[in-house]
Amino acid sequence: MNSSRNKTAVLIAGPTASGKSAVAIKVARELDGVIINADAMQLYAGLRVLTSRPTEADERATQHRLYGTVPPGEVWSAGRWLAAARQEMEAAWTQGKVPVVTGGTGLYFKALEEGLSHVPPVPQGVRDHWRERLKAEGAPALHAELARLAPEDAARLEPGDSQRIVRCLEVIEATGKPLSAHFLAAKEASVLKGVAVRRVAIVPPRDELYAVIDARFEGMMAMGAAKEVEALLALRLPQDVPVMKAIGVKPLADMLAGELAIAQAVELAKRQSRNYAKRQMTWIRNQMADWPVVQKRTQAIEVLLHG
RNA sequence: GCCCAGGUAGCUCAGUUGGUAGAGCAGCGGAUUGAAAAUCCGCGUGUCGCUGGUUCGAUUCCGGCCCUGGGCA
Repeated sequence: MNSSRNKTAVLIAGPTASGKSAVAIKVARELDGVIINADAMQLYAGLRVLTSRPTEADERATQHRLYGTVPPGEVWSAGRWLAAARQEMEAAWTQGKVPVVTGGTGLYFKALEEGLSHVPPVPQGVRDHWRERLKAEGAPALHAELARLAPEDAARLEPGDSQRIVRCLEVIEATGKPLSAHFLAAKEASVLKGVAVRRVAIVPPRDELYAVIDARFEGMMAMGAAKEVEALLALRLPQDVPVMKAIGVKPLADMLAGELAIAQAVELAKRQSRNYAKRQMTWIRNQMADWPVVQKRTQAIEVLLHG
């Protein structure tokens, strides 16, 4: 019908292993949709098994975007993802299709729904400089420095929150203004402005989810997760690049190096995955408080197609 | 059977020269504006193996018993 006037988007959130991908495929088939990834790790090429990316068969059967499209050595960000996702969504609408944005990265959904404040990019040299100082001096020292340069930024942050402290310092050096000053300016308009949005968060009962996570990791091992890590290590990427922080990389790398028994590595990876799921659920409960929440995939499909 | 070392939080352990105990991890809650699978913050009652005794008071000292390692037979 008049699809150019009635733009629709579907958003599917949920912790890892909650079954988002399966729901996305089902919904995309029903609505003639294009699945767009909103997961910070599934963006990168190289760890299909370990990051639980859709299978090649799934990707062939249904249109998938932004899955494994970024070279593993690159560093993407929420802003970069948002720009790419926006393009993919516009492209889908142009073709009369429905974007089905699916993933576990809460910050990406926030950026999608609320937009980001415009902050000019920080030059690599500036980033490197502050990261070195972080290594040398520790987060509390940089927090103290931030308190001198931008008290309003420092007040919002814990002295140990190294990542955000460094971000604030970078932004000041690169733009001459504190991050909080940039926040005062208007955010760019949300991609979803004027769009009919259907959304759902899938949050299974915790015990069930944890059991699925544990079982899933066993499956990953059977599907060659260790080989994936071996191949990733062979690329000799910098340790602090995002892919290297994917859950399971460190334990399996230690196992391959002979520093960790296989059972310990598996146990560690499962636990980290459970810890991650818990953080995601905290995000959904508090940051996505206005989203419809369901426990099961079937309910999610129901909400999205008929709710 | 004897000797030694242990039995303290879900796990690994610390500690109390006698005044009923605390770390790490797990777990739970929370924060989250361009590395977010990241980065942080908060939350510690548990018959201190069981049982007698000494003591105003025992998880702590003494006896017995049970269990787990290791050694000797």
